[in-house]
Amino acid sequence: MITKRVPSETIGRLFRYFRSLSCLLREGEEIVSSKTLAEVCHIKPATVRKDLSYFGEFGTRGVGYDAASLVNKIKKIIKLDKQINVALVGIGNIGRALLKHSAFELEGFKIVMAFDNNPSKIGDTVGNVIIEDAANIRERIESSGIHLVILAVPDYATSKVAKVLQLAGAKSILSFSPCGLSMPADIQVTCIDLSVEMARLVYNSCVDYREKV
Amino acid sequence: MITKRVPSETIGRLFRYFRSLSCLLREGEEIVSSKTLAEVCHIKPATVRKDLSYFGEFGTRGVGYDAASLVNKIKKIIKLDKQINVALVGIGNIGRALLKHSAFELEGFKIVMAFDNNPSKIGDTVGNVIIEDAANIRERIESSGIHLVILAVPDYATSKVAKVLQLAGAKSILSFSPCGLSMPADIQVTCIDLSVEMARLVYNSCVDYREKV
DNA sequence: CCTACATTGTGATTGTGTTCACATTCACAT
DNA sequence: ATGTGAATGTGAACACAATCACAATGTAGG
Repeated sequence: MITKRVPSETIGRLFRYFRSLSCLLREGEEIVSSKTLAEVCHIKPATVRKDLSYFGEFGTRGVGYDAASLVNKIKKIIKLDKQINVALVGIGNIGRALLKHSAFELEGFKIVMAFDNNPSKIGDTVGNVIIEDAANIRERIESSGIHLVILAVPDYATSKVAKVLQLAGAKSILSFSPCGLSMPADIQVTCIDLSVEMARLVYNSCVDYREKV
Repeated sequence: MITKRVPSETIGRLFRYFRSLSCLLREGEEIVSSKTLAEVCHIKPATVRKDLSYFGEFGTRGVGYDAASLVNKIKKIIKLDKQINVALVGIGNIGRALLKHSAFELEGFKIVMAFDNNPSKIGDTVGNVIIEDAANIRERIESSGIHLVILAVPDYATSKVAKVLQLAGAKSILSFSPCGLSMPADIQVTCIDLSVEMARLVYNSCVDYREKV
């Protein structure tokens, strides 16, 4: 087994396949072709097949894919066959929004801990979790089986919290602050930077009178 | 002037340069080199130079870039020299978080309208804007100079709202729902899909024992 | 069993973005 | 005015991702 490199984009799409397949299953589809799946996801059939081919041969030529078994295979591949335990740091507006966003749980992600350093918030229950004191982050995360930490604290606090998370042995961080975190290579960091996305949109909508050559 | 294609990633980085430069300026730096800027942004100097080179020659060889003038040039390029007017649809948890996130304004984005269809919310003031009836989206957006619409409504409602926005002539949409929107080519759409990002992080942190060849 | 047809799986190709490496240019000291 | 050092700007090379196009392989029907 040669484990050729898998494009990182492929993983993102795999999740979207997983989501679409679950939906198709619910609607009673038993067999799906790469064409169908591609249409639902707004991409090309060849991309679907290539993506899946990195992990094996899941289809039947001339027929398509068995939806139920494919969805399970994908689940395994992207490690969503087990619940993913998430810790949330920072119960501001965004943090609260995340805690109340029940859809995550349906997709395999469960926020099992939440932290804030504001005494007036500690002890409160939001969604289904009790807000704990941020001072305990390290010991709490070290012990429990947390797969992923979401960082939703003010910009100025991110790097300090990130340091603590690193010490606590966190493996992945999803942050909502502009990505100034310089983390060691063995820790995965993704930043959601809305300003960057907005700037891109604005630029494109101004310029996309593209190359009328 | 040949308008060579500019990589879309470049635009995103341009915004980060803008941000970092503003910061360096505040700290009193007057001249920055591609090296400095690259360090701050955690990328390579060559990338910085290449990115800038798509738009002209802004530096002085042997010296570097004049921070103040570069920041202005970038501002113009990414159209942030004027305020960007943003409309927000959906005042749930995320919408509220965005309205209260004052940092956007510092970066040139201003949420000037907000809509919801819940009568109990209409008329309320959140942040600095009054929540309007979603029924008026079309006429309100058609008339005013909105550059960008943020869609923060429940998944099931997105495509319906998107249709309305399209009719209203919106040019760009930033959505928080998994991206099932198929929009005509002349409208820019970006989706923030946290589940996809989380899935990617989890996958990478499991697999990144990469190719120890 | 053989033919017609549908759809997969994939090597080859194209396209796009990043990085290298070096010639060019400027500031400054002598 | 000339040489030295520093940093830019960029064509070329590389790396990675998307797409094509077709051989391989299945089903179904006579």
